Amino acid sequence: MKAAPHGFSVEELRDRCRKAGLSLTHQRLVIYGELMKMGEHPVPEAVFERVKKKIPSLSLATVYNNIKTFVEHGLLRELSVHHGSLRLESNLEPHHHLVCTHCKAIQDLDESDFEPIRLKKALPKGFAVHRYSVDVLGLCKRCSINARY
Amino acid sequence: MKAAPHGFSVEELRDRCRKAGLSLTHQRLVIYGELMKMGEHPVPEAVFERVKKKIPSLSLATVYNNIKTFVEHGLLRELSVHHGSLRLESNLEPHHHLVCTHCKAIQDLDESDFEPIRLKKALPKGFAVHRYSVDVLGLCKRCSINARY
DNA sequence: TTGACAATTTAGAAGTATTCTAAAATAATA
DNA sequence: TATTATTTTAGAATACTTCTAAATTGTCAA
Repeated sequence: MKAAPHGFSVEELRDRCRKAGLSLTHQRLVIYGELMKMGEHPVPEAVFERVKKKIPSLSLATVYNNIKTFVEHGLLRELSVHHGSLRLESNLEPHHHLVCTHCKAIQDLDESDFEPIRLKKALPKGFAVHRYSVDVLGLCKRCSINARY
Repeated sequence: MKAAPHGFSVEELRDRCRKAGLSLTHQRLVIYGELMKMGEHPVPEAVFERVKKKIPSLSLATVYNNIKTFVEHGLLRELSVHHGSLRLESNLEPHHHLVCTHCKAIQDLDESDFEPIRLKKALPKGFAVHRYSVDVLGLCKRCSINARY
């Protein structure tokens, strides 16, 4: 299973960096380009391996730095809001989650609060579905009052 | 924001352990009990802190061991399938995910493949929704052919 | 184009989160 | 209760990520 790669142009990146007040470095350019080519939810280490072939002097810290920068400026997203540490789920009933992307708090939402999830198209042949899990992402009251994110 | 705790009885745990061929240790009992009481998607460290008050000799490794055991035997779930390392998302278009819980592969699903997500009830007051993210969880073709999980 | 300043890169050290190891303690079973 | 398998424990080891400070590179105005 993999995801499709996404196009990008140097001009677009130059533009985005200018708007965000970021320097356009060679490292930044190549890291971004590889990320778009990979497009399959890679881990930082995998990006590092690929970019290192083009820039042998590359440091792993540079990859982490730039990923952070890209995420902060909306050029990239993190797949999961909660990758830092294992989070446990004691509620085994089918349910979904309300997630504050700022304070990372998670509240359960009953499955019965949702209309059934329906697909228009068939899934890839042979995939056995066990369950659907919906994250409602946004800012909780406290976080949306406080700030400017 | 927090989640509701979930009830449990010692008898139920004893039963579940017996069926799974697990010893019912004092540590296991207290860890499980606290987990059910917490019910708010805690990290292992938080469980450790609470159980340590009741069993001062507790080792952090025991908490990790038992969490793993509970997850393997379906007494507990992990909130995110991908907590180990940061996974990146270069596709900024609204979309969802098809996730194989065994091999951890992730495939993008177009938002347009789904009927709109609808809630029956209002969300907590003040929560500002940014987007919905649906994970379709199950086993991909390869993994469901291979095995017995 | 050049010079000055700010931003970025780098290697390695440091900091977390998690797993491993092997000996000691405990639970299950007959 | 004795035997055996399982579990617990402390500390070492590993994996992932961030920090540090010096060297390098990019930007912008002159």
